[in-house]
Amino acid sequence: MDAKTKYHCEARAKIIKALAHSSRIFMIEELGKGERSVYALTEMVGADVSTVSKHLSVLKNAGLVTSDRRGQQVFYTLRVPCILNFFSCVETVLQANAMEHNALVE
Amino acid sequence: MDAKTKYHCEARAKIIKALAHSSRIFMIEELGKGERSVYALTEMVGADVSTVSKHLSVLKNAGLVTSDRRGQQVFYTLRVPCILNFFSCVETVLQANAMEHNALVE
DNA sequence: TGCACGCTTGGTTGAATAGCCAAACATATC
DNA sequence: GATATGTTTGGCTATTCAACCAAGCGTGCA
Repeated sequence: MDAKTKYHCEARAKIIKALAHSSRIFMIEELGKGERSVYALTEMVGADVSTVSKHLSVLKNAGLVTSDRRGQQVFYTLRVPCILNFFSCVETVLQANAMEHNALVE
Repeated sequence: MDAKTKYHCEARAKIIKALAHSSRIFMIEELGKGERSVYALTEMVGADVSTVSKHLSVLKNAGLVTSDRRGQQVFYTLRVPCILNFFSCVETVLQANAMEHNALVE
């Protein structure tokens, strides 16, 4: 693995790390439906506002969402919809795992 | 977020976490070209064999690769090729980030 | 049987991450 | 200006994760 490849893999890892949390996955999917305020997401996720805010900043730093302040509220938007396609691939993995598990049990 | 949704997001997070490391990303891509032995991957990654072996077990536990022992060697194979499509989406994000960065610098 | 090779597992250490609370900040309204 | 609402940031603790070394296991061969 040469230096260029390594750098490239690290750049990709940063983005994937930003996705690697259940709350953030939920938020990404929710934002896929349209923009949401921090307050709205906090209600849905059911964690402390500060926690949700930090999750959002992780997503923002990775370039996955953008934010837009309007009045007192800050609205977040999904910037890269193709992420949603990826989730369907993850779904494939989950189903394959479930099938294998059943096969082993039988 | 109800219990079912939460469980589902956690299941997806487990899989995405397994992808969230530069060495594992590299290995996934390499395995996309065909099966590889642990030794071959170790050479390419340039880390300790034990480290690479542990990375591979993470991928295997997530259901992303399968292993097959033939003689002294263990060959790993990518089980879910759609993962590779996802990397192209990540590429999109990286390019978008780079463009934005350039725009800010200019 | 003993040894070499390829791989995995256990153990330890240091770094990164997630969660909450408290405090600060931004905006709107009175 | 004072206060309320919405959001972010700092600080702390507990947990998770990655890397290496050392030891163990599985297979093939002398």
